[in-house]
Amino acid sequence: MGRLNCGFFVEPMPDAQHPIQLVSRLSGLSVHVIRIWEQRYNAVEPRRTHSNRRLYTQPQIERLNLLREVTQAGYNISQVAQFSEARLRKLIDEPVAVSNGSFGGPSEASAPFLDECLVAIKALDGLVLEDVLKRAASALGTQGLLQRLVAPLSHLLGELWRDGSLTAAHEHFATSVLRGVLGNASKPFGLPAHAPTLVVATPAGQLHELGALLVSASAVSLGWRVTYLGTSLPAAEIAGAAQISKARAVALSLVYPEDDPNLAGELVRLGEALPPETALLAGGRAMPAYRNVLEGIGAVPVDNLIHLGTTLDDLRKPRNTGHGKSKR
Amino acid sequence: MGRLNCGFFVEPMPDAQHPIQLVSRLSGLSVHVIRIWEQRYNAVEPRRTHSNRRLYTQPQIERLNLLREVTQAGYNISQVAQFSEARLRKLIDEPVAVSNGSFGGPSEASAPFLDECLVAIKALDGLVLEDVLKRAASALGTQGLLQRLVAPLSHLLGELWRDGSLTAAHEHFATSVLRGVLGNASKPFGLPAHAPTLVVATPAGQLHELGALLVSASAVSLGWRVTYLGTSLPAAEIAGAAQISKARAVALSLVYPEDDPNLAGELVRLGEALPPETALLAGGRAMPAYRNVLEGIGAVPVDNLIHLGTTLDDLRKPRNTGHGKSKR
DNA sequence: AAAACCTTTACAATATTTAGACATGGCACA
DNA sequence: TGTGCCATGTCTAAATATTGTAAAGGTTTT
Repeated sequence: MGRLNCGFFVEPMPDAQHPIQLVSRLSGLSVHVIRIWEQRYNAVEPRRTHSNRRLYTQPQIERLNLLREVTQAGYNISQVAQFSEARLRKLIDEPVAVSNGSFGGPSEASAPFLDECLVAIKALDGLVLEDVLKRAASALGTQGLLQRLVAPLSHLLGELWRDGSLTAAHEHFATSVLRGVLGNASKPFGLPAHAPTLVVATPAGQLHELGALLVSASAVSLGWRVTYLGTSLPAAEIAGAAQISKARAVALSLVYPEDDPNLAGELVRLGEALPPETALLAGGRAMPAYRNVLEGIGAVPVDNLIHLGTTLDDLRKPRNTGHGKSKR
Repeated sequence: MGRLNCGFFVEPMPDAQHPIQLVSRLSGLSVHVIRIWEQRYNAVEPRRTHSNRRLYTQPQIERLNLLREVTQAGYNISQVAQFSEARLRKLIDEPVAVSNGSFGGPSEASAPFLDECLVAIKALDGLVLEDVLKRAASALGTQGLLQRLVAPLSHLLGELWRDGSLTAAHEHFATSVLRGVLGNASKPFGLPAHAPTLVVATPAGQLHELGALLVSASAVSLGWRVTYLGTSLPAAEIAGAAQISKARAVALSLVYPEDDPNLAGELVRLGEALPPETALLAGGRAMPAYRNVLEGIGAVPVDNLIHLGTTLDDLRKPRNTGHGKSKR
């Protein structure tokens, strides 16, 4: 980087300062919102140029990102605008410092449930694993269980599997137990009579099931009927199932591998085979790798479980009952 | 503020406060219900903002979760609304007095159930399928359900799939629903403390899961701990899992294909890798095709579910003494 | 000159609260 | 069997709060 001639400040890498429009793209917030959050709540106060233009630093952009996630998760911007970064992060992936049992000391451990699960999985102990999950379910609620325990656990298992700490047997075992627990945890009484149907599957070549299970459980607890098809199904099969079950939407989970040349073709075929009134959602760790394809076929990329929830809520309204919020 | 000697922790940050809509998502209760429970029964009384909006703390959310579970379990909200958290937890953990008519009549007709199942599977209707299976379970009892409905159904599905009447999607769908029902149906009681462990899996290349599910459910209802590993696992993985879980036996389900040249090798490797005191059982439609190999490695061919039951009973008694019996 | 930016003000959409009406199902009692 | 009552959840309506978006009018940058 030859700025030798200039010679002024030797600041190693003077944080680049970004104008507001770039920040808008990077944070996913509109310019309006960034300014109004500053004006109303002093959420982020950037440096200014001599001519009074805003210049944001990288940490400030990250803060805006955090704020976007937190508000998307349902918190009020007015409440959280002044929180520290650490506190914001805590709200998102809350380490679940549950007051379980609530005796003794203020159990502070970062993620007790997660650790217990890992231990049980390593020992292939189904009874213990089930017990932990049930306790967690009653402490966290269905959505909490999914978002704060199962989703992180799923990521963790993926990593441990990739680096060899866990074998495929562990992964299969955990999948199987989770399948059982999630199948129950989220099944309340009767669905509303006209609940829309969601088909959940994994396209051909995608063998990991946990993501699909998460989607399925989440959708059920949001009041959808779910037709669960499991892993590695060809596009034609998925489309056929969607038609038979008159699904309002199809959700795919893409986890591994991230560079399957056949998958793009499968996705395109699926996009063509689905009736136009059926929405197509796709999420999972590998989803970003296929974002172009997904946009090309009019599919909705889903970034996380919270996003999934809002997307499903949106899909539920346009049709049928004017008031679409009936939970339970 | 020396907090060193005092020891009472200075709360570093006040508990984050959650607005009602977020609480609704986390608890699975509608906002209406949350409010009305407060108004009528003072179930949970949250703090308010200056503008009178409700703000819930994490413990309050957990309390709502408990209340939801308890009411879903059949208690009246008016009765339990004021209970302490500990008392609510007690209600949940208590057995629900299962009115299990497990003495299923001797010979209920199971053919109608079979037809109903097929119709539901063709329509991909999970609710109906579950309903049929539950009715069948209470009419036939657990073992009857397995031997007289699920096993024939499994065969039938295989045939219909081979001749093209059903697609892979149907098969996956049926597997998934059956998995859920079988997972529940067969584990009402706590296991005896020293129940032996059975590892259930399908060797690499064998993708059909229903047989393994049958074995698993059957074993559980016979009082075994089951470590269920699912489909298509390499021999080394299965052996490793058997060792970790100290299994007394390993059960394999072989269904399709019947002429996999690699499978014989897999079986041999598995036979070698298993510790000698661990028995190896194999059954399923394709089992006869590999009978030679199985005998060569000292595995026990299992012809049907009844045979499986007697075999397991035999294995459970000889408490791992001497090795006169080791079939390998 | 066009585009991007700034501030202030206004407006629209969504959420939340309260109070009360309404629907349903169970149950006692005639 | 029907009738009334209670418990419970759902829904509406009107007032207020919150929050995103837009318009207007000016300045700076390209």
